[in-house]
Formats: sequence, structure tokens, C-alpha cells
Amino acid sequence: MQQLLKRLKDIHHISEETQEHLLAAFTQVVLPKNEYLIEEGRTCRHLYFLEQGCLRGFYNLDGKEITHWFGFENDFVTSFHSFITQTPAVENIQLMEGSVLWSISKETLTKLLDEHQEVERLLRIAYEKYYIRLEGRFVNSQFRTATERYEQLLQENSQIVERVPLGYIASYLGISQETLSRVRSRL
Amino acid sequence: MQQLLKRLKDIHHISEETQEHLLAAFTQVVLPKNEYLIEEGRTCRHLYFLEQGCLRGFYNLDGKEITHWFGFENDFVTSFHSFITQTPAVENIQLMEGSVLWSISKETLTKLLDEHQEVERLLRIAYEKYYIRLEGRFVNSQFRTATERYEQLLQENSQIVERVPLGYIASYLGISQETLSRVRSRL
DNA sequence: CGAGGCCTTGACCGCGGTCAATGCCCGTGG
DNA sequence: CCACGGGCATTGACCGCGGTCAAGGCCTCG
Repeated sequence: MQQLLKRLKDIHHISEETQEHLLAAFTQVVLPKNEYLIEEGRTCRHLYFLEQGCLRGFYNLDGKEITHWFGFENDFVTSFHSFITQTPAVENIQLMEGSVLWSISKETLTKLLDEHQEVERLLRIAYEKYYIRLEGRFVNSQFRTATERYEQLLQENSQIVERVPLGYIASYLGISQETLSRVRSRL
Repeated sequence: MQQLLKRLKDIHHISEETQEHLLAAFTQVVLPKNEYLIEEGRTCRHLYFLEQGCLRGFYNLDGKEITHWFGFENDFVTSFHSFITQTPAVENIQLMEGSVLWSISKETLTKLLDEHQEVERLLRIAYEKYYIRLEGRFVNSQFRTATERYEQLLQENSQIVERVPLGYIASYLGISQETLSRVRSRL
């Protein structure tokens, strides 16, 4: 809970009063490894803060699972498309470790947004950050060889390599598991 | 100007009073073909609304220009990374046609955000939309063959094909111009 | 001890990149 | 009016990166 509050305050200053209302809006969720947070086809009604653990977002393409992002400690996670539009998700979110999360429903968030201008600003700034993070990934994803992608991952997100099975990492990088294995053997 | 107002109202309802303040904050800019809106290395201090015309965002990689997005009528455009963080841009934005734009400075926008909760909400919702749009592009960019990418572009953004040189489209799709040409000849 | 998950290694080959030549269209100037 | 040059697109030759298929090694866990 303190972790969540600290993360929120890192985004933008929050008054004492709003802090209380914010924290009261979140509910703790503890789930075991391999559990699903969201399944494809169902509408995602919650936004989660990941206090402890890690998870992956993946979708199915021609019968294969494509992992396209990972979440770690202090990330806000959900199927954004589904959560924002309240339409069925095209992706799944699955825990890769037993995790501790804090959950807030769409309705509760909407209420907070109506009642506290600070929350509106907080969310706007959070979106800004998430937008440019995604943009950065997008720009780096094209026009790089398999080796370059892996080396960049090592430099910028080495915890992924340490905590995640190689098969997931391969599809995250947009290459096959076999190619990733060969890249690693050449170091 | 009416176009800009309509676009804003499409995002979220705005009171009469806020409407006036919003419109007063924008300045018209008319620029000829090939002009730059933003150049790499300079910090981007304005957000633009594109009323008429079209443009491209591109960055340099190993001496080649990589066009990674296009803007058309009714788009809000800027180098988001640079505009949000107020650090030097890594990309360029260049007009592909003579264009009519409406410009708002970072300072003016910040002031509006402080004074009108509605603007804060408007921007938050705009970011939501832009975020899921980018996410969609990202998911579709990997694991598709050159032919699939082009066919999808034809279906979803046929105006790009009609208004933009093929060389730009090729790098937008993440393929070489020659490959795009061959894909097109096979129809 | 066997089964299954995870990773590695080998053989093969096709997609798509690079390089280079050529064609086509258009604006500009002699 | 035609000639020339530049921008844009097409086409061919070549070949390497990385994908697929398949086999095998190495854990861990029941």
C-alpha cells in the first residue's frame, strides 16, 4: 500500500485528502503463479497496480502465443484497450509468479475522476508517460536485427532476462525461440 | 477553426466558456510543402492541429530516413516525446503538402490545464485514444509479412496509399521500397 | 524413474534486403 | 518546343538473416 502511494506521488503531487480517497479505492488481490488476470474475449473492468511479482500480456496469432509486454513491480497493468473502451479484450494477462496486486474498478476510478481534479491530472500524466514509453518501444522494434534487439533488452531491461522464460522473451522481441537461443550462444 | 472545435467536442463535451478560452489559445499557421514543423535536436514547444494537408514524422537511422507515422486532416500532431518532456526531439516532422495548422504552445496549454478541469479531462481522454491507437499499430507491426502489412494498410488507411510516396510508405510498413514495389505488382 | 517443461543444436530454405540498372514523369531552362 | 536532370518507381541478380521442423539434452517434480 505504501508502495502504491509512493508510486502515485512520484507521478504527481497529491493532497492528503485525495490520498485517502485514492487508497481507499484500491483492494488487495493475491494470486498464484499461472493465474489469469484477464482472458481474451472478456471485458476488463479493473486496473491493477503490481506490488510484487511479474506477469505477461499475450495474444494468440495462428495458434501461437505472442507475448508483447511484461509487467513488474510498481507497474500499472490492465488490457488498456479493453479497460478504456469497455469492449472485449483481445489479449490475456497471466501471472508468471505468485503476485500481490491492488485493484481498482472502472466505476470507482470514474467516480474518483469526477470528484478529484488531482486524480484527473494524475491519470493524464500517467498516460503521457505510458504513451512515450510505448512509442519508444515501437520505434526500436522495427529495423533492428535479432542480435541488436536482444543486446538492447539486456542493457535496458535486464530483469526481464533474469525472470522470464526464453520462449516468452523471443516473441516479445519478435523473433523465434531458436534464433534467440543462437544469439545467446554467440553472446 | 470550426473543424478544430468540432474535433475537440468529439473527444468530450465542453462548456461554452471553456470553448472560447480553448479557441483563443490556438493560432493559425499556414506552411508550404516540404517545410519542417519540428527538426531533430530541437525541443518541440507546440502542439498542432492539422486542419488541411498531410505530413510525416521520421527519424534517421544509419543515414536512412525512417518514416514512422503520418498525419492527416483532424489529427493532433507533435513530437510527443519532446513536447511532453521538453527535451530535444529525436524525430523530424515535415509537411508532405502545403498545410493549414492551428498551434498551441506548451505554456498556454499548461495554463489552460490549470484553469479548466474540462481541458484536463479532454487531454486525458485524447491520450487514452492515442494510446490504444499506438498499441494497435504496435501489435500489428510484428509477425506480419510484407504482403499482409500492405493489404492491411489498404483496408484500414487507404488514404495513405493515395497521398503518400511509396518510399515513405515502405519504411512506415518496415519494409524496403523494392519489396513494397514487388508486393504491389503481385497486387 | 519417467514425464514434461525448457532450452539447444542441426539441416534446410524462403522472405526480403542490398545493389545496380532502367524506365517514367515532370519542371526548368536553353 | 525539346533536352536535360531529378525524383520516384520498377525490375533483376544475388545472398544472408532468421523461420520452420525435428531431434536431443538437461532440469525439476510427482
